[in-house]
Amino acid sequence: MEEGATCAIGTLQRDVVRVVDGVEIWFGFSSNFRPPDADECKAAKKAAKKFGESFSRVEDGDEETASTEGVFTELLGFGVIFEATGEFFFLPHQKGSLDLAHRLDALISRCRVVTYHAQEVVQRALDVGVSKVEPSTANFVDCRVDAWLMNPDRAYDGGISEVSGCFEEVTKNGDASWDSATARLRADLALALRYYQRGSEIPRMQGISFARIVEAKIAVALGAMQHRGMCFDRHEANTQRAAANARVEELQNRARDVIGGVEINLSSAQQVGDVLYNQLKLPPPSAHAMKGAKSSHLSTSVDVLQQMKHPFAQIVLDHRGALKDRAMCDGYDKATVVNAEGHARIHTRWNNTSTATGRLSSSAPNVQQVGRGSMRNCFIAPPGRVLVAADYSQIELRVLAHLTEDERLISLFNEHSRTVDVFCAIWNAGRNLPIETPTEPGTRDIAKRTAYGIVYGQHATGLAEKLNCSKFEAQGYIAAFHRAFPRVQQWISRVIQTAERDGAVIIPFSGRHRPLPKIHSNVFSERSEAQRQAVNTVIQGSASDLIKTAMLRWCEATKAGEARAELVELVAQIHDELLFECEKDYVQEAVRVIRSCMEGALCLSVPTPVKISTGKSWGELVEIAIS
DNA sequence: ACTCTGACGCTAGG
DNA sequence: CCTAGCGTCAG
Repeated sequence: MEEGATCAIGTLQRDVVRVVDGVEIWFGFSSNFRPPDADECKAAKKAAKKFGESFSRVEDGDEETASTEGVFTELLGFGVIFEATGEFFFLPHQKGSLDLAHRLDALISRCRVVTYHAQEVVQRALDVGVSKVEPSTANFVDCRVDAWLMNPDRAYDGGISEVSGCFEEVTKNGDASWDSATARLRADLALALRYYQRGSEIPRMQGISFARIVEAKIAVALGAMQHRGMCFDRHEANTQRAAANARVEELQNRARDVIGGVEINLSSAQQVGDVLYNQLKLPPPSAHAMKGAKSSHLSTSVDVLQQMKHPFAQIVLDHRGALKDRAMCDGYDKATVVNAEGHARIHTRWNNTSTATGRLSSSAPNVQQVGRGSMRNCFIAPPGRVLVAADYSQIELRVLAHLTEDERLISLFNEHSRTVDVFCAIWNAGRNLPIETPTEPGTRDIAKRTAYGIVYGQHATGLAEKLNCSKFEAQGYIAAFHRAFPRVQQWISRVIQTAERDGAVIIPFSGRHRPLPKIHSNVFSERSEAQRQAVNTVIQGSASDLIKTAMLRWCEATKAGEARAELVELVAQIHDELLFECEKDYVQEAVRVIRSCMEGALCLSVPTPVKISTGKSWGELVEIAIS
């Protein structure tokens, strides 16, 4: 192929349901570049159930042991269309053959690659043996990213769904033929190429062109993360699952005893509410237990149940926790893949087009919401390595300080944050006390919640709910914050004004924008929602720009040899935290590079320090001293 | 009797 | 405010 040529690349895969005994059931082809999500897994299982006897035989067996081993996708090959000739090629994937890897490597390193899911192309390419794909050298154009940049609120569409929509029909009928599958892939790629050639409306939109480049690079980095996955301790997960299961049963029994022998479904908010409010006649502990006008039932959420201080309420809470733990263990364990070295790994999907603010999200399974408790012990480093976590501290507040240019907030982070607790300092500042004044217990939490409430655009009512105090008190806290940091309020008004003027907000660092048409709504609630979104989007979006920049700096640093890619690898991003897998003896050196990439990511008027901790598992990380 | 769907409730993360 | 995911329940 010509140097600098343009081609569209996509994958073709087969969705398979595997049941025990190694029986596999073919379910359908897909050309949409990704493993199935939870819904698709469900659908696949249903299809499989209808399909074969072998499946139902297993289903009839003991539920505990004879569950399906999950749905997975098998890569069949890659489709390629060259822009110049319009020719379509299918490059089949044969295990053990390096031919495909060489071809892909050549395409990716020499061509401009048009696709509509860069992560998946990169992930599969690496899976198949391409040695590396680097954000700074790979030249990807991702239609999905482009569509998202234009309208981040709409779940990705971009026109491709016209095609994949038809495709769903085919798989549903369960009779997809090879010919129709390749034809579909070809159509997908041709469509992507047409979008590319038309150039969409993107180049004409101010400021977006920079974000396009950044996001395309991020997508490549995410592909590498997906390929790598995270090491998972299945044994630990099984132990925890068993423990959670025992807890569920025990709590069910206790619940029955407490409410006089009646069997109820503890995970039904309806039935729980009935017992609490009608049978036990407990009064709703506070005003907001009355819930929204929509629901006829009273709330049974954590804060309400906690305040009741009734044994049954506590049982319900514990039961919910145990159920959640059990479901989590199941979910993560099912998502596990055992690799060639015999390590169980989880290859999450890193979505770069599913939030309106610019954050990433993670799914199938979601590793960004693993509980802070024991579940994190299941995420481990492989032998000889440790996990290294690098956390920004109070990143959104620092971004707020930078954006608002509030002198006092800035000086708090510049001069005091190393010596005093930031939230205590905020509390003191609101009361005109010296920064170092010792604070009453509980006030730190109030200051923290107030500060984050402001970041979220929360009003007194919402804050009062969170703090479980009166609206009047909440108003006082908010007022104190604004008195101490007057530029914050001014900045908020400015953001809302420009949003009203433009019908959209712009995130200053990347230039990404978010249209907010409802800012002009005649309905008060819609208008104020849009105002809150305007404020929050700029802050949350800026924070996500910061960590994305850090991630790309990390990729650059490893490419430049500042850190050795074979000794330390980025495995996860949790909004303000990067998680690495690192060779034991290499931690000190790696940490230096990590720190410099993250702390120097963007030039703010306040420092953005990172906290580093390491450990054998994600659940037992210990902070390491600054060297 | 069974299956699917969409709305809602709750909780995990930030 | 931004998410993903599990669960119930009515139609």
